[in-house]
Amino acid sequence: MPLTASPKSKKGGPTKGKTRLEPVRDAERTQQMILNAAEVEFANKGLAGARVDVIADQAGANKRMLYYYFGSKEDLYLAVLERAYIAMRQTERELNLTHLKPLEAIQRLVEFKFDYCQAHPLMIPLLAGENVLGAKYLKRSRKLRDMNLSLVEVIRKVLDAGMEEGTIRPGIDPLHLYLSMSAESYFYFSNATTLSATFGRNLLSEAEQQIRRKHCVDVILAYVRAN
Amino acid sequence: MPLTASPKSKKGGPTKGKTRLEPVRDAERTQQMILNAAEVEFANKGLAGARVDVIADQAGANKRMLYYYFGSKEDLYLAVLERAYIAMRQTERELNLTHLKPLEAIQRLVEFKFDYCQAHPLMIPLLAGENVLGAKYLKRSRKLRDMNLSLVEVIRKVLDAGMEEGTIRPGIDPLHLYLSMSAESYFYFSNATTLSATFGRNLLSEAEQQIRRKHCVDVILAYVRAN
Amino acid sequence: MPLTASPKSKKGGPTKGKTRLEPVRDAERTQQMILNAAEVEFANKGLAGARVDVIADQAGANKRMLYYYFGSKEDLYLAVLERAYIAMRQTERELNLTHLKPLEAIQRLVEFKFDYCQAHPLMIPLLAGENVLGAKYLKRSRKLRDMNLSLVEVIRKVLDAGMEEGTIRPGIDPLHLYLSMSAESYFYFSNATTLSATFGRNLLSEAEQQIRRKHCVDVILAYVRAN
Amino acid sequence: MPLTASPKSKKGGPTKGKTRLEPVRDAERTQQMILNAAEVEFANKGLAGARVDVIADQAGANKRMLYYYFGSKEDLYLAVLERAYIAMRQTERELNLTHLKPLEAIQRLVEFKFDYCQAHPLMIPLLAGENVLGAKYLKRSRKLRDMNLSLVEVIRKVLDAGMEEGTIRPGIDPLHLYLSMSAESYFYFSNATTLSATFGRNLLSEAEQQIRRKHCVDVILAYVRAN
DNA sequence: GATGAATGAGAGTTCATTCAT
DNA sequence: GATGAATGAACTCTCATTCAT
Repeated sequence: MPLTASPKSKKGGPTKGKTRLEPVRDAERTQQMILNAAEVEFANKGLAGARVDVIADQAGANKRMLYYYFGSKEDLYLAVLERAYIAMRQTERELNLTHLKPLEAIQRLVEFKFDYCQAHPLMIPLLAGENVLGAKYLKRSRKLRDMNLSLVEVIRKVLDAGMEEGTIRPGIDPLHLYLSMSAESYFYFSNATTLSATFGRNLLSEAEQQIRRKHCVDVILAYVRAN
Repeated sequence: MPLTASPKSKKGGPTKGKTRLEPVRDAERTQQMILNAAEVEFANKGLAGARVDVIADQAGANKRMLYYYFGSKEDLYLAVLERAYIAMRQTERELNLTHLKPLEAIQRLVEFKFDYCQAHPLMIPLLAGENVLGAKYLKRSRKLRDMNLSLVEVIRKVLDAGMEEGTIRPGIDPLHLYLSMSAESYFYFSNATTLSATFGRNLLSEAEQQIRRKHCVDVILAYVRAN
Repeated sequence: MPLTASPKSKKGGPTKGKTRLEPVRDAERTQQMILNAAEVEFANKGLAGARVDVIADQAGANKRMLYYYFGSKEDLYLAVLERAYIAMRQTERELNLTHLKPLEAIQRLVEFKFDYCQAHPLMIPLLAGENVLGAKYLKRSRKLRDMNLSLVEVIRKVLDAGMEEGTIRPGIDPLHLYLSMSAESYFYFSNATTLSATFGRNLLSEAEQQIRRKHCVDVILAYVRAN
Repeated sequence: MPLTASPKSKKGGPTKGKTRLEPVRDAERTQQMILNAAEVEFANKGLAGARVDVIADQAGANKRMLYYYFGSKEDLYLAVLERAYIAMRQTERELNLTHLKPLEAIQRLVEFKFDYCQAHPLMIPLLAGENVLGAKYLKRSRKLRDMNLSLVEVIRKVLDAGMEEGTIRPGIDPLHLYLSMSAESYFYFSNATTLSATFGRNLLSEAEQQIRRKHCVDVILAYVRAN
């Protein structure tokens, strides 16, 4: 049976005299709902394991809409990937590191990496899945190809400033430093389940997360600090 | 890793000069062939994306044999996972770190982690896939539950010895050190494809790998070293 | 039993003169078609021997639809079983025995049993198959568990009335009488093929059926009649 | 692994001085074991539902042996069917009815039918399955085609004798009487599971069986008795 | 914009049967 | 006579996708 109207659409808009608060058909909102549901599904099951039906259901949408807006499962997957990357880059761009003291900037960046992983738990399985597939879809993306990663340049400037003032030792490759900063947080979150199983101990408890966050900072600072 | 021929084919008799792949009728060898093929397929496609037919073909075996020996696709996946873990643990156990000087032991361990990732390129996507699934299969494994990870204990002893002789600073958590040592190598290999795409630069070239290996050692040593 | 067209197709509109079998897009009707085809297939081959493809083909439907509507082969089998049982119970309920004279009521019931077997030739192999499986699926059915068999109660009343008026002898167990009434017809139809083979004679000819029908009545009446 | 010795091989023959009591390889015995296992499996699952592996396992034999001795699953099924029929006919032939008084002979026969069903619980599902298949295999059997059913002739003689002495009423068709005698017992056993489920009551309890046995006799005697 | 019905290709799995020893 | 390994065909079931409304 066709459901006659969705009871809770988000945007109130112009309140028509109807009992229903808003119009049922909202293209933008439907697309967001689908993307959200798809992100969860792809993150948890991977591209191949994800089910189009599940996504549609979870989105409270019809399967047909999914194809209408995104073309195919793979295209939807790519859209999810792009959205996640764009959001991350955007957040990175908003980081204002250059006005901090060099060591503080480094610490800030490490903490940012950690906090972002923590705040966006779907990002990691999403990336992991894409890596298993050899970045096949990422490479295909126009949007992402043009989105340069400026963070390494920022790091280079920070390192230079630190060397200038003598707080940061010379000879550090900013790219590999960036990788290490990412690695310390990412690996912890990405492999938490197998590691927890291996050690028979929940590594994702609140307390453990605090410990890990500090540890990440310590490792990186020990590496960059002069002396 | 895929062995080209079973070292203990039952009929030793007259060694035929045949290349391979006539129907073998050697249970042990057939199972190994299937495991090898499955490892490649699962690593590259994930559990859901892997195709049973492909595995059978690549193994030079009949699809039926796969079920004959392993029961189901999922069971085969678990068998692959178990074999990989067991092999890794076994290699770790053969590391003889305690007779080295503490800092050398740490360095040795970091290098070992890196080299193992490098030498077993299927291990990483395999683990990544299992992590995406929340270690679902790993948890289910009897074999792996009982296989304790003693490496952390070894690290603890090394750290203690280093503190004793004054070369290693106090206050280091051996577990988190282990995670960092793993992270520095693992992340590099696990995310190489997306990172390469992002930076528009092949991070897995021979030269880059040498650089990264040294970097990993530097980061960890900087963290543990006294002063 | 297989209805050639659904009586309540949704689009009543302009009655097209089409014969049948263009893709119908009528959920109710498709389900009925599948049930009808499945009934034939299950009755003739048993649950294990039945082929899902055959059912779909015969239903003029896609194999996928079968799973879409019924979930699995076993669930479809159960649905067929339930429908057959419900139809039978419904027909029984419409029998109006209590207003007949007791002996006539008995006769009427025996004839009904016979006629029902005759009119629903798929019912018997269906039941036979389910009995071979130990009523496994019947027991599992919610719908059937709650459907009480009131016929035995009706028989009890009829017997009481007959005893009252002296036409029926006392001491008759209504349940076992019901079983005997069923047995006389059911066995004849259920075992007709092996018996025909054994006796080298077609027991299902028109003439034989008339003879048997009368015989069933005679046996039961002889048993219940007073004197 | 080859079983080293069967503890109870039928043909003990000349006891050889060996420690093993008898030879391991016993064609006759293996065949019987296979037939026994097959009977159980076919009776419980039907021809299509039966599994060749299960039969071989239960027989303590190798699957290959099954094909060696019986050719195919279908041939094995037929062999089982033939053995069961032959045994039944043989037992019937050993019934010595003609020296009994007519009514006693009838009673004896009804009881025999009941007791045979009770004593050979596999017979009924076996027959039921074959009936579902339209006696396909039975018809194909050479052995059974030539095995005439003489029981009806015996019944005719008994009826004649009874009419002669006035204890049995005239006009009874011996074939249909035979069918009724069979029906009363067979239906009870064949449909016990669905009936028990329907009535929510175990119809196969020891007590119920006794009641039913007497009931069967009563029904048939009421039908044949003069007056 | 939205929906339920429908589909074809192909996935995992099972099975009776045969081969090599 | 007996066995474990191997096979191909076929089966049930799934999935992304499209059609008709």
